[in-house]
Amino acid sequence: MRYPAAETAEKHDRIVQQAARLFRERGFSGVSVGEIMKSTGLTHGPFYNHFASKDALMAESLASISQGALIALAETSPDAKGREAYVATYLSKQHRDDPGAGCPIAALAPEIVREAGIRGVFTSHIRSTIERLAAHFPWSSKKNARRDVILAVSAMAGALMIARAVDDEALSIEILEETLGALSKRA
Amino acid sequence: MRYPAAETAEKHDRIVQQAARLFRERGFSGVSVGEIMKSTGLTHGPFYNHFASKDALMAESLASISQGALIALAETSPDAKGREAYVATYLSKQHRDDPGAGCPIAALAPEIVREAGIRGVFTSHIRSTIERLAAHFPWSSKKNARRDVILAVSAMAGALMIARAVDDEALSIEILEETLGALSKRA
DNA sequence: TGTACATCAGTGAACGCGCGTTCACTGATGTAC
DNA sequence: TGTACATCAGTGAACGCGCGTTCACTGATGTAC
Repeated sequence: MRYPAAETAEKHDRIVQQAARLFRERGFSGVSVGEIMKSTGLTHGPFYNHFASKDALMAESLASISQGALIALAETSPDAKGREAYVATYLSKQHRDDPGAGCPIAALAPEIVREAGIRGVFTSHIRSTIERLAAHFPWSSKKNARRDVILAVSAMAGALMIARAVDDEALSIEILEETLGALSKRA
Repeated sequence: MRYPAAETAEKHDRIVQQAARLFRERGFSGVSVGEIMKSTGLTHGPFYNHFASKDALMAESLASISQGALIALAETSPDAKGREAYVATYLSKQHRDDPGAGCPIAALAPEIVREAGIRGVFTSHIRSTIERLAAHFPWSSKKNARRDVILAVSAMAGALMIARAVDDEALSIEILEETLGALSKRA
């Protein structure tokens, strides 16, 4: 049956949000269309009333994640203290233990290599993240800002990914804390 | 029919090597047992004469990759020049374009988070890599060696992963080169 | 050293399962008049 | 403003497909005597 237009738009959005969480938790190929629909309280059938394919949903949910991350960045204090807090939050135990609400780079990058349809969205996310980080926070010098940012982004994403995969709590915490320490001392 | 024992052992090894390459190229879940067997010239049936399950092969191939990486490290010159070359090789275009022969961290870590059976093998790899890098090369100071190494490993794995996922050749190269530059200037 | 037989890696069909996607159908909503 | 009807998000069964794994069977190898 037909539903009110507002309700339909809200459902579309709910599918995107659920997908954004599930994809980051278990990877694109680790989550089925049926499971995403179930998590929004619907059956799998109407999925194709909202999206052309699973690939299209992947692209849309990644774009939504990127937008959220850039807004969060814009809301932090644009000084050395804000930068410090930004990195510390990224390398926190909470972020490590909640990938579904966290950074898409650490959670999805290796899978994105093989998904031609969403590499463009990911590339925009990386480009925007580097540009805005370089402009938003103070770095060692204007000339070196981009290099400083690229090192920080690489190290943060790498450390978070390794800290999640490792089986030993002490080693996992050490990787997060030492990366934070090294990036702080450096800047 | 029965085959010579030497041939059997050699086939077992070939399956592990092919799996190690394919898993890094396309992820654990992106490669089927049948495909691995086909790449060694066999049908999929005898797979279970060699391995208890796909999980068991994943663990064995990851262990084999780890061993190879540690041997390669041991063979580099144990001085500042050797360290420079080690990082430059890791962050090279060749490494970026040949994941099948490259670092398992950048290629597989996010998937390993969800594969309970191989997190132990991965953890050993990380622990050994950190320890041996700290002992093998000179770092800013004995006290800071572990921190320096953890930053370097995190940044290298992160940069390689991002450089592979990104759709834009200039940006990809910039990420590799600036990470290399930042890590070199720092040490 | 020769012979008889147990071993076991191979073949290839088959299994149950979950996947992405399609489809005929339903019925309240929104719109043309 | 009221009425008739086209729209379209929903349902749930069904599709073809590839997956990991199992199995009955084959026949040269390796071994016990």
